[in-house]
Amino acid sequence: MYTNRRSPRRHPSLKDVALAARVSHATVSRALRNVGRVAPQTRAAVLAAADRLGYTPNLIARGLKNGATGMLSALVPGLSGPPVSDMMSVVNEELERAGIALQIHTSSEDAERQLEKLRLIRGSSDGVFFVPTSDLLVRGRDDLVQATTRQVQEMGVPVVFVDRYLEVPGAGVVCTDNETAAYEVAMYLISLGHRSIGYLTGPAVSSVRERLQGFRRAMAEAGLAYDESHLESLVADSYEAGAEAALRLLRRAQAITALVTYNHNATVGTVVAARRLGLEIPGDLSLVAFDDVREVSAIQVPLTYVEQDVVSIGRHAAQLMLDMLRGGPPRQIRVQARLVVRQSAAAVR
Amino acid sequence: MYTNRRSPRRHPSLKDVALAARVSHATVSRALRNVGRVAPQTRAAVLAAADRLGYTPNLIARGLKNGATGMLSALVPGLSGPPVSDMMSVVNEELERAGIALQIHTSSEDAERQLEKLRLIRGSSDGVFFVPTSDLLVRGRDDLVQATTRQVQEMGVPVVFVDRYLEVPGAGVVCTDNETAAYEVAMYLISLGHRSIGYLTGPAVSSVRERLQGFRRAMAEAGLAYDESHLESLVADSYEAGAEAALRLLRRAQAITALVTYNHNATVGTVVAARRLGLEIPGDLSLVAFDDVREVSAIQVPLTYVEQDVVSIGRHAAQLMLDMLRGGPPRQIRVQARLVVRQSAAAVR
DNA sequence: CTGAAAGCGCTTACAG
DNA sequence: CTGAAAGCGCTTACAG
Repeated sequence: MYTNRRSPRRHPSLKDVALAARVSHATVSRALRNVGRVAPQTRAAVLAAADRLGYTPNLIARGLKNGATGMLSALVPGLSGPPVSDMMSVVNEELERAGIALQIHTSSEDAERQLEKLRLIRGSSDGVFFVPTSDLLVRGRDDLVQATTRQVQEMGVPVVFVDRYLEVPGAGVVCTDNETAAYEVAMYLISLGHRSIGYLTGPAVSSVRERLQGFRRAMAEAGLAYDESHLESLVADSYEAGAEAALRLLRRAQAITALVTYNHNATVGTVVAARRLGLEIPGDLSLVAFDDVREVSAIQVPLTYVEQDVVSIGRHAAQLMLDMLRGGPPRQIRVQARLVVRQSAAAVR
Repeated sequence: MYTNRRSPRRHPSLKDVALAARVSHATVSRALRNVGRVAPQTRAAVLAAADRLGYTPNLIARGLKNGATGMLSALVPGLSGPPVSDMMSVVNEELERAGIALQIHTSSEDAERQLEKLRLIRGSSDGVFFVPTSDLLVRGRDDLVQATTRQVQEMGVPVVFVDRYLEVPGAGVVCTDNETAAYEVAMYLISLGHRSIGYLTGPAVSSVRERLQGFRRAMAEAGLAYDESHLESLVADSYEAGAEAALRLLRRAQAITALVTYNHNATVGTVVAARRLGLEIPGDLSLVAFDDVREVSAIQVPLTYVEQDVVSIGRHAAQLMLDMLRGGPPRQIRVQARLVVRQSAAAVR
């Protein structure tokens, strides 16, 4: 790491202000935070001195003393990519109001790195928001999942899973009710007369698994023959992989009249594939997506999609964390999504 | 803020390890960090004890002592939105290798909040990466710009501007050579025979201003009559605003055969507008964009675009910060962009 | 090689 | 109302 030497022009400390205001640094501390009994004029003098010196408290030191760092961490797969980054954006805003800074760590979708980060975070955070990596890289590594789970349990500070979760007793969870949302998507397509419905899915993180479950439940309830030939998985999270998966599925199961896509790249990929196969959306193929893809909606066809309530999720996550920091119980919160009906799905013809 | 009470099961400290290993905590400190002279067996005993107790250092305390927090901050307009979030992603990765965590603060494109954040960061960071807000909200608020500039000067820790900058002596800067990039874009279109070229621009942040300058320089050098009627600005950063701006421009200056778009939403908006006007790209209208829009390229037409070297920018930014932390001089680094020629721009017909 | 001590910048009982 | 003192968890000269 870089040198420890302090910057040449040292930032003023409590002591400096105390010296300038001719009082003890304890008094400065009280005056500045407006706690305890401080004479009005003393307070005024302190404030003036602090202002003149451009004093700002050293949060690090305050944190050390308080046994709280005043800082929360988020461990996420990556910095970009909706809807997760939108959720974290809301979390960040909510925290701001409480005067708490959010420190962001990324696992880069690498489960080993994720585990290290978890350990690292431990010593310098009052709590962590956790969006675990998809298991693309964890397949066959149950040990890693186990170790991660154990680490979360032993964090010693509150952990709130956002968007997706691991099964860890004591951890909070805030995410979309994916099972219900997918159930409703399937029911909607069935109500439009579709009988052969394809589904594009991805890595087995909780959200993705639950979506598939909801979809299957709907198919079963509707008494529709549903077999694995209607299912295809993306091998990577790119639109090219989405297009390939869609192509495989549409070529194999030609009876399919509607398709459900589990995420952004599956959706874009499907639009690309449809184009390549000369299929019109929704004329030849109905499409219902999870999450809108604004660019597609703007220039191709307004997507019928599941809108996750990212604002509500972010707020609940922040609030739950604050609760847990005060000793509140970990809760598992499900936020309902909304099916936005536009033009990419139509009645079967 | 939340309560200061320590979590029930306290995290083990150096003292706990010392007690368990039957040595002083100073020795534990040395053994763990592998500095100073420590007897091999003492070291082994300490490591064993630390491991058994699940000790991890309290970075806060270490930071206090070192006079460095081991933490860097980034102040950005928002969490999402390429290419800035990609640049910061790279910065983050680079820092990780140096064992430094990045704390992210957002200004939400609000210049007042940005100023507050700057003050807040001051006490708890060894340095800050700064992506200033666009001035959409600062128009007519020179005082705010001044105050922000002054604040940056008085930070007392290194500041590195990324992607765009304010004029502040002593601050580092890493960004694309926007002037040159835009110049090349214009020259490319001119070489294709275009004479009437439109330009969609945005708020007056440095990057956007420089792009327009480069564009104008090329037009002037080519001896092309260039007047403000070929220019249009987005009133907001949304694709709807982009579409409106493009519509205004294309309706007003019908001689235009090519358009340059300064960012993502201007590009998407242009594609939407062209569609609405029944213009084919590139048949009726050539388009060169700043930054690719993958969705557009995938489903509409592969964009000819300026590719910013986000990896290089991120790396340089991280490296410059590390240099400055060691006392190195602030540098202004320009990274060359690359014109990726694909299909959205063609010879004029 | 190891320990006792001082100190980083703060907060908070405890006296007075 | 205010100050002196202790202590948060660490690191680092300084002795020994």
